Amino acid sequence: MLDIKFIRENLKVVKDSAIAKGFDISFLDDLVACDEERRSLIAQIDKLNSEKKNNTDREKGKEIKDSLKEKEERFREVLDKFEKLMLRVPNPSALDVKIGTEADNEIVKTWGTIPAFDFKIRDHVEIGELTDSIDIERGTKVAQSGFYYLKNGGALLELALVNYAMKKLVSKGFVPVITPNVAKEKSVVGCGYQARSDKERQIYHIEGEDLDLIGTAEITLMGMHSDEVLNGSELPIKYAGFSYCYRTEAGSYGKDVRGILRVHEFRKTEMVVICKPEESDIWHEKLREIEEEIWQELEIPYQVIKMASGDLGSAAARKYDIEAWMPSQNKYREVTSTSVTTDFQTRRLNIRAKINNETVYPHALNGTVFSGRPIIAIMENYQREDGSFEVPAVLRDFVGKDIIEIKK
RNA sequence: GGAGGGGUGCCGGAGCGGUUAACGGAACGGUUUGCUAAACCGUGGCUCUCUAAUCGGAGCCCAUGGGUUCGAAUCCCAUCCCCUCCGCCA
Repeated sequence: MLDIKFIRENLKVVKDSAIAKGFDISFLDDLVACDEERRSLIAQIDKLNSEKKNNTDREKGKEIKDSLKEKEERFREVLDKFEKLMLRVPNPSALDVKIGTEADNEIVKTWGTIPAFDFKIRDHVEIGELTDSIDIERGTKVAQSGFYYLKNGGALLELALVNYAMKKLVSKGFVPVITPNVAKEKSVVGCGYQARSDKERQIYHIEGEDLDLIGTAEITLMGMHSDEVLNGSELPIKYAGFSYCYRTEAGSYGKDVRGILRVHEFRKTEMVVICKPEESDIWHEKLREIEEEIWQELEIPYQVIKMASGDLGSAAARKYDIEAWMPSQNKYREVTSTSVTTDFQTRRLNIRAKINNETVYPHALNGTVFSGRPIIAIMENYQREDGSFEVPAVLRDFVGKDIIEIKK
């Protein structure tokens, strides 16, 4: 959410930046008109309240009450519309972000050497079957397409990744958090995710409850501090959250149907940072560096993508994705993402901070540490001729094995 | 599931029908000061308005939404949440 004063005074900027993100801006003029009526009604209601306060006459009092009721009813309607429109205004992209579409995304860094195999390589589905690490078929039988079992090496590997990631982040001063896997709509919308009323919603809703299954721990981690006033000395707040994540993947039917790249349920370790406004750009680079450090330690080739404006979504002002090398696809695929949302989410969630006696909206950032996808990259990049795969050196102590052998 | 108690500012906590958020603490700013500490002074949040900005002016906010009243934090109703005890389950 943006400051309405900023929108009012910089309408052209807001419009241009919304266009750059690929948003329809026809509602913005509506918003401005709505804001005008809202303010006019506030002035009228304030005046009536002032009269009410200073009045002791019975008849006059009743009269004031009637017109107050009328104005307040109208005000409620206008406010409701105003708030809905406000939630639709996207966060402008940062100044250093390229204006353009997905095609303008920029590779800002490439790291590692693409492995050369002297045998016919397998994809993670085959390796998962041969090592009895991933059972997609039974996941589908018991749950639905898009759910899967991790077994044996697969299960150990995932737990190892979580432990490794948590250990690293704790050493960097992050607070480890295991969050609920559901959240009320308030936190979901507060983070800029679609409301449940939207048809193409990306998240599952629990019927009969004000609860959604979260698509990322960002929702529960950010929601933790909604409606709070933080003390400036508490900042930056750094969380390493672990949660299950649920995504409907509506609108992506037919994409990545093979394997576990795109699934309805996975586990993710997510960083969230809430910091002073002037420090958010530095933190964004730090989060990217942490993500890179992990892929370097795993010794898996990757590239860093800086997203162009059109690929940012509503909340992000800047976003970097890390794409890891996936041998079976012969290309890099997204495995992490880090965004700075400036004060967009903190406004929506009403997270404030008192800094030098001034109440401000702090800035918020998020970044993936691990999700289910790294398992794919590890299996494929570390595969051996017989279908087994090596465990990356940094994970061996956590897994307790050097090699995940095939099941005979 | 049953019975009771309670939701007031950053925190604790008073007020229980008459315009005003008592009081205490924390934090921050200021004064004083070799330094630190102490002491003293100042500062609730939100919105609208004025302003280049500050200052100023006005209104709102006592869990949420209604109601009663000339007037509601205070009385009534509904809803949500928290706590204690009992029961049930583990």
